[in-house]
Amino acid sequence: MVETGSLSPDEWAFWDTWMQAQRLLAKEVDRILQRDFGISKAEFGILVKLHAAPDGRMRVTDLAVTLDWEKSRVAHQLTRMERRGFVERSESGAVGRRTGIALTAPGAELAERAIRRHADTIRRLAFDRLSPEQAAAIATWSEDLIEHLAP
Amino acid sequence: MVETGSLSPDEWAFWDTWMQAQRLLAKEVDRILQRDFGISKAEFGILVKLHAAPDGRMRVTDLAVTLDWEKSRVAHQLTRMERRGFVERSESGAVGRRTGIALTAPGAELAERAIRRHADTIRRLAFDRLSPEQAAAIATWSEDLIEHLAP
DNA sequence: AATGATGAGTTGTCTCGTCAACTCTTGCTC
DNA sequence: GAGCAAGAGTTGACGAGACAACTCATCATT
Repeated sequence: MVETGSLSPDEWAFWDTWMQAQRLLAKEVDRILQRDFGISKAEFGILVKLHAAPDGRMRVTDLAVTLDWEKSRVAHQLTRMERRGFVERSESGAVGRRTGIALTAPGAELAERAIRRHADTIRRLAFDRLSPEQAAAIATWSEDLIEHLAP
Repeated sequence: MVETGSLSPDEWAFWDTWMQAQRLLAKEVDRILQRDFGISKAEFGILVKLHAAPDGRMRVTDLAVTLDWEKSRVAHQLTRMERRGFVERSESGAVGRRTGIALTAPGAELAERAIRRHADTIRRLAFDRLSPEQAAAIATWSEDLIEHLAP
């Protein structure tokens, strides 16, 4: 790899600003979820995926893939959410095979409210401050980067 | 707060893409630091700040503020980095007051190499793929967001 | 039908980050 | 100058995530 070893002050400033914005944004999103619903971003991620599943039911591995998480992280998270009564692990298929994760009624209700609020938050923080041209520019860059870095 | 409760599919797609790009970018940056220098992003953060300090010396509280970390997180991190021989806590001022954190010689050397490589990584992943319009869009949005969210 | 390979899910362990409690210093006020 | 409030730094306990080892089911092969 070539070692240029330097960025201009402007470039550093741009990078720092960008990173700080991301950090603040993530923090704010977390804060809202925590304040309004008492859940973490990780819990929210599970709720969203299960809510979006066609039959409201997913396997641990599928969750891990779509969330880009470790399988064990999903298992641990589900254990905690099961304790809180948001999800249910059911025996689908053979005995002892607890494949098939589903939202409980309170979990589904929570998911809907949290997703609605999340949409508001995104609109307020992102879209309200973004012109269509800016959004297009960012989208292009995002797609380009994903293409080069995606596993 | 108004409850509009919905984003268009396009808006959701934009948001998901953007978030994924950010996630992949952060992951790649971490991976390079870990692979080439065996350090985490957190360790890198400390190295950068100490390296940039005018007299190469900072207090715990200052580090916590500039990094936007908990004070205790800084203390824990410094304990780990002290064990690894990257930083030194010295008694400056009164006895028992270990204010004044500084890089050791190996720590400073590591900081310089890691920062150079980091600059390369950023150039490769971000600037090389970013048109002026895209950069401008991101910069504008970032600044706007920081202004509204900064503590 | 027994064997072995693959894959799903779980569990234990270790590291990291947060929160709250604590110690010690500094500096103010009476 | 004694007392006390504010601030600096540390520590311990707990929750979360990464990684590796494990159990059990499924399925192909013989």
